[in-house]
Amino acid sequence: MASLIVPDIVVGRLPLYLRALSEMMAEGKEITSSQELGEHLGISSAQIRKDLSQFGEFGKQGTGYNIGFLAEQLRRILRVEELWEVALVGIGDLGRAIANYDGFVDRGFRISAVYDSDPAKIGSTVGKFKVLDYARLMTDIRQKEIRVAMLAVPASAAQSISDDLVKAGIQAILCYAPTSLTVPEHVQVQYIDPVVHLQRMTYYVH
Amino acid sequence: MASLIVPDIVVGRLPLYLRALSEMMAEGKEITSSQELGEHLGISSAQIRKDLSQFGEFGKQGTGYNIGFLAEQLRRILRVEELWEVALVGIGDLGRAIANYDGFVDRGFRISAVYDSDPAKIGSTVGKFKVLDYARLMTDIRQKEIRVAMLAVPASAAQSISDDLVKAGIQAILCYAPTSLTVPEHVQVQYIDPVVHLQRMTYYVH
DNA sequence: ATCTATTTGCGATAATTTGCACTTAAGCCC
DNA sequence: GGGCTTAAGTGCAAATTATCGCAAATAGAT
Repeated sequence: MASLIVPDIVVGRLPLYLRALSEMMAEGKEITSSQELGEHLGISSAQIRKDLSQFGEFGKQGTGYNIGFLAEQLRRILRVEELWEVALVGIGDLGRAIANYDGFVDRGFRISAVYDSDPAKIGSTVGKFKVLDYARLMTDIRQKEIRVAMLAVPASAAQSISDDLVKAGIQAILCYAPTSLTVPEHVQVQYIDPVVHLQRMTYYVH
Repeated sequence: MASLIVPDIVVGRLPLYLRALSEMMAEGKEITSSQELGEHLGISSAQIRKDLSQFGEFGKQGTGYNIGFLAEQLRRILRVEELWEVALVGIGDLGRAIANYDGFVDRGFRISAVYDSDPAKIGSTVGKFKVLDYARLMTDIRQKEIRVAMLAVPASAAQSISDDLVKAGIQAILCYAPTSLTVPEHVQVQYIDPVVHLQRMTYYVH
């Protein structure tokens, strides 16, 4: 089991496994198989078994996987057993939608504060948050030791804010701005750009 | 050039190239190199050259790539020279943010109509759209020959709506619901689930 | 006109990732 | 208990993907 380094592509699939397992659990199922999980996700059963074998042995031959147990193991591996406090920067329409989204907590994340630099927005209320002045962001991150941030700002502002976040010690950034960020190697970045996905699909649509 | 089949992973990078080129163009640059583009995106120059070589020869040795020309070629390859009409289903906070986002048109997509099944929302106005009854969705898609849809609905509703979309002839679905859809092989699906990205990052954050 | 700097495109090679197929273990039925 | 069925875990082969390194082309300098 547990080789020294796990390929990133494998790590990237674990959240999908966890999500599918949570759905199954919500349906009251207790046991599943790599086959069933694979069909649900459009992934081969062999790949799922191989992926999981990187971390240990979680199944029972002839039976399959206990859904609750495997989900628990994946949460441990992905380190989402405890809540991560997340800073949200940018309160436009998108930031507002993110702030109001109630699907984070169940899956390991809690928005701890929201920031904007627009004086018209600072102090206003968004969902259960009071919008804080961007000027406070860096000290807040340092003091509360926040390690994860979501960036819902215009592309033109993203790099400079990212630089601030990095300076303040952030370790992971989920960037909704349609641009690529330059960050030090030790900082994780992931992107969400709907147009990238759309363009990838239209290549295939006749 | 142009081998019969281009790996999906290559197609998936083209939108990133196009996005970076558009940024450069906005900065007034005219020429770039695979090296420069790669540094901007965190991708090796060799990979960019290899990817592009799948489709033709777009650069000039010793000089690099004309940004405008290459962007034009990528738009052609990705088939986003002309606008795609997109149906948006689900007008919660997220749907509202999507409906108000003004970044689609420049990159090849226009939201043509928004749908919801909640009587309290039908008829109301969201940005420049009037929310239409979900009951109209299938006939609208057929009549207007809409081929792309965005799904911003709860996970519990996503599969059933996806089935309707497929029945109506949709060919590409961008799913914001945190669930996996089952669709026929000829239908493209892409997913946006922020938590998947977050969980992928926390694996690495110490 | 020649020399030097670049930088592309691409065949060859290396690394990674996936899938196959087999062994082993577990549950179930009789 | 024995036989049958199911399904995990895994070594190995195959397929895919990324990188290397170089010939050829181009621009610019001298």
